[in-house]
Amino acid sequence: MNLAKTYEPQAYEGEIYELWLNSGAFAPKGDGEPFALIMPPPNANAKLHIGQATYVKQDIKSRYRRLMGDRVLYLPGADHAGFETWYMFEKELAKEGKSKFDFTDKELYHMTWDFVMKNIGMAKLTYRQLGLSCSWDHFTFTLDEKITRNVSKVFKKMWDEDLIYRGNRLVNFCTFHGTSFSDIEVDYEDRKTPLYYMRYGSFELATTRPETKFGDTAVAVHPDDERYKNLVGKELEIEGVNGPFKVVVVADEMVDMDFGTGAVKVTPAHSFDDWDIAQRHNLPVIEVINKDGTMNERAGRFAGMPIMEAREAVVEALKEKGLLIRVDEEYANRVGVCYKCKTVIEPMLMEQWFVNMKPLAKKAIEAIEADRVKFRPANRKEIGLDYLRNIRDWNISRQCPWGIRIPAFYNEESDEWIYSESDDDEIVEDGKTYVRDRDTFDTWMSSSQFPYLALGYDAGDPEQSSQEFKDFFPTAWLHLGREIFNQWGLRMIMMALYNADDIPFKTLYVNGNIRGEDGKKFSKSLGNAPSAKDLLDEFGSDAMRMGMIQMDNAAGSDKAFDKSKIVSGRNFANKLWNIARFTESLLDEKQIKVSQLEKVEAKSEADHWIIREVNLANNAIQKSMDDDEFGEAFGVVYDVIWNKLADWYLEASKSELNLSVLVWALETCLKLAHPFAPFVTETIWQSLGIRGKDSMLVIEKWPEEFKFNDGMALSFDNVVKATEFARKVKSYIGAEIEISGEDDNLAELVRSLAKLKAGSGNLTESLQISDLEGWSLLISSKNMDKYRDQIGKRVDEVQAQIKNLEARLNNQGYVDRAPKELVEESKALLLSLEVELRELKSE
RNA sequence: GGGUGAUUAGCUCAGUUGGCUAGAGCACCUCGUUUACACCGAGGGGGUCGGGGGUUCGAGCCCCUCAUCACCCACCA
Repeated sequence: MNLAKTYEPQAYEGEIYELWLNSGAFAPKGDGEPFALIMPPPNANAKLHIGQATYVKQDIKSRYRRLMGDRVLYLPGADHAGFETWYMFEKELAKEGKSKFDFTDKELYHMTWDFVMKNIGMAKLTYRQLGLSCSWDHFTFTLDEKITRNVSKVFKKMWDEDLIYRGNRLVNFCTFHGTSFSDIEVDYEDRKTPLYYMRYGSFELATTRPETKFGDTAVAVHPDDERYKNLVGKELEIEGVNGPFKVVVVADEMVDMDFGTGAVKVTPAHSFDDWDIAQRHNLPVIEVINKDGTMNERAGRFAGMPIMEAREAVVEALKEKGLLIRVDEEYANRVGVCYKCKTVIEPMLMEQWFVNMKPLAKKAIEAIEADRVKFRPANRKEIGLDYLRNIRDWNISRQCPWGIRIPAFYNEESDEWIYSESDDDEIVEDGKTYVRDRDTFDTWMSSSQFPYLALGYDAGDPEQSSQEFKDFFPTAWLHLGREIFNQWGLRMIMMALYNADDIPFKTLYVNGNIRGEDGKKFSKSLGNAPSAKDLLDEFGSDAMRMGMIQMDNAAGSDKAFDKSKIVSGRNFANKLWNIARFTESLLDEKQIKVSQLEKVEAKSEADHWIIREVNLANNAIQKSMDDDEFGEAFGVVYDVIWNKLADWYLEASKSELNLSVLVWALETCLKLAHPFAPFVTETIWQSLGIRGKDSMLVIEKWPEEFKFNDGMALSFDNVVKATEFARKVKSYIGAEIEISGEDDNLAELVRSLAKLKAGSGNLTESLQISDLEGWSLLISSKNMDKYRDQIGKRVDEVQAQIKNLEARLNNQGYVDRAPKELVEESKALLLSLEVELRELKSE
C-alpha cells in the first residue's frame, strides 16, 4: 500500500508541480485548436490578495481545454501599476522613516524596481502554490521591452492619426512639494473654512475662496431656480476689488439651490467642479495661482502673495469696498490635503496628453453589437455599450516617475512636440533642443494593449509579429474583476480593434468580488481579509481551489468568503484519495497491476449503472464547462464521485468486484476532477501508475463515453431504491429485516448494502416496497406497531400530495392549457401515490 | 443623484426559457469504531423563497410597488 490514510497535500503538491514543470506540460503543444488565455497581470506591489484566488477559474478553464486537446497558452504576467505601486512603495519607505522626497527620481526608480521584482517573485510562488498551469516561459511584465517599445510605437501611430492630442486638465497639486498627486495620494480632512458672503454684481453669493475671484469667468445657478431665471445667458459686469470685470450667467444642474444663495462663482482653473461646468458651457479659463502657491499677475496688487495671505488681503479689500456682506466662521467642509505635509491641495491646470476616444469606441460598439465578444454574465454587454456610448476622452499622462516614459519631446521656442524613441532626457534635432515630457503613461495605456503585445505583436510592422501572435490572437478567454471592467476590459477591446485590427478575446468573463465573511468589502481597517497563504498551508491547494469555486460559483455577483466551502473541498480531496486507496488495496490483494487488468467489460448491474452515471456526469460537466458554469460543473464532479462512485459502486464492489470497471470509473473520474483538483488527482494517477509510468494526467485526453446496457443499469436503480427503503425501515424499527426481490442475487446485494442481519426471528409481516414490483420486506409482527407509528408521517405527506394533485387535475384550466405530457405525468403520479397510500394503510 | 447586484434552511450560497415534494456545503440531532475514508457511514430536523399587489391553469422565477443591504460612479462652492 503506497497511499497514506488521509491525503496530506503538503506532502505531494510541491513535487507534483515540479513534475509538471520539468516535463514542460504547461507549454502550448500539439496540433489542436489554439486556445490562449491571458492572465490579468496582477499589480506587482503587494502579497497575493485572497481575491486573486479567483484566478483558479482561469486555470480550470486552461486545464479543461488542455484535456480537450487544445493547444493551450496560459500566459502569466505582472503589471507595473504606476501610481498604485508608487504609493505602496512609499508606504514601505515610510516604515523605515523615509519618504520619496529624500531621493532623486533615478534612485527611486531603481528602488521601486527592486521592490517590484521582489513582489513578482512572491506572486509567482503563490501562483505555483495555487497550481496555476501557466507557461512560465511566456511571463510578461508590462515594463518588458517588448511592451514598452510597442506602446511607444502605438502612441506615435495614434498621434499621427490625430487620435492623441495635447489638452489641459486639472490635477491635484501640492504647492509645498511642487508636484501633482493622484487621487489616492490626497487625504481628506474636515476643516473649518470661513464662508464669505459677498456682493457680486446683482448677486449675493457665498465662497470659501475669495482669492480666486480674479479667475472667475461665470456665475452658475440651477436651471430651475426661479430667482435667477431671467439672468441666465446674460453677461454681467461685476465690481471687484481690482475694478470691474465681466462674467456670464450659466444654468447648470450641479448647483444646489439651497446652498448659500443658490448662486456660485465659477473659477474653472482652480476648482474641479468649476472646470466641469466650464467644459459644459465653453467658459474661458483663467489661471491666477502659480505652481509655488503664490498669486500671479492676474491678481493685480495681490500678485506674489501666498494663497492664505492673499485671501485675507482680498477679504479686507472687499470690506473696504463694501462688498462683503457677512462671514460664516463656523462653516465646516472637507478639504483635500497633501498626504505628506497637509498643505491644502490646489487644483492646477496642466497640459497633458489625451486620447480621442470616440473613434475607438465606435469600432468597439460595432463589434460588441455584432456579438463578436461574448460577455459573461451576458448583461455586461449592455453595461459596456452604455459606457462606450458616453465615453469621454482619456487622459494618459501621469505625473509619476514609475511607469513607461512618454516618448514625446518639447522645444520651448517653437512650442513644438516631436516623437522620438530615444532614451535620453534631451535630444537635438535640426539644431533645436527638445526636452522629454516628464510624465509617464497611465498604467492602463500599457495594460489595455497587453493581450496582443504580450503575444508578440509588432506595432511598427505588424507583418513582423511573432508566429505566436498569428496563431493565438484573438485570445480565447479573458477573466477580470468587475471593478476594472470599464477601464481595462472595454479599453482592451477598443485598443485591440484599433491597433491590432481584431477583438482581443472571444469571451470576457467578469468576476464579482470576494467579500469578507461579514459581507463587507475587504479592508485593512476591518481586518476581514483571510490570509490566502494560511489557508493554502492549512487545507492545501485543491481544497482552496474547490472552495473558491463553490463560494464564487456564479459570474458577476459578489460573494462572501466562506471557509466552510474550503473545508468541504478538503474533505472531497480526501474522499477521492480514499477511493484510490480502496482500489489500490484491491489491486494489492489480487497482486495485479493496472496495466495487467483485462479489458473493461461491464458485467453486473452495478457495472452498467456506474458507467451510465459517469457518462451522464461527463456530458453534464462538458456542457457546464463550455458555458463557463464552473460551480455547476464542479457540483456534478462532486456528486458523481461521492454520491455515485463512493457511496454505491464501491459498496457494491464489496459484494461483487469487477476491477477493470472500477479502475475505469476511477480513471475517468480523475480526469473529470482534474481541472478542479489537479494535485490530488495527479498524485493518485502517479501512485497507481494508471496508463503506465510516463503518463501524466495533466496532459491526458478527456474521457469518452463508454457503452452500457440500460436495462441492467435500471435494475441497479431498483437496488438503490430497495436499499434506501430497507435502511429507512431499519432505522424506524432497529431490528431484523429480511428482503426478497425480483432476483436472488440482487436481494443479496441489498442485504449487504443495507447491512441487514439474516432473518432468524419470526418474520411474518410483509411490506411492499413502493413503486418496486417484485420487491418486499419482511419484518416480525411484534415490530409492526413500531413501524406503523413511524409511517404515520409518510401517510400524511402522501395524503397532502394526493389532495394537491387532485385539486390540480380538477382544475379545468390546468387540464386544458398545461402541456399534455405534464398532465399525463400528474395523473401517473397520482395513481402511484394512491397505490402507496393503500399499501401504507393496509399495513 | 446615477448605475449594478442582492434579499431562498442557523450560516454562506445554487435554483438554466414559469411546471408540480425548492437543493448543496458547513452547522445541528439520533445511531454506528462494518478491514477506503470519523476529513467517515446510515437516518433525521430545519424554508409561508424580504413585505404588499398583479399577470397566469400554475410564480422562488415575469410585472408593479415598498423596504433593507452591498458595491461602483458622480457630487458636497
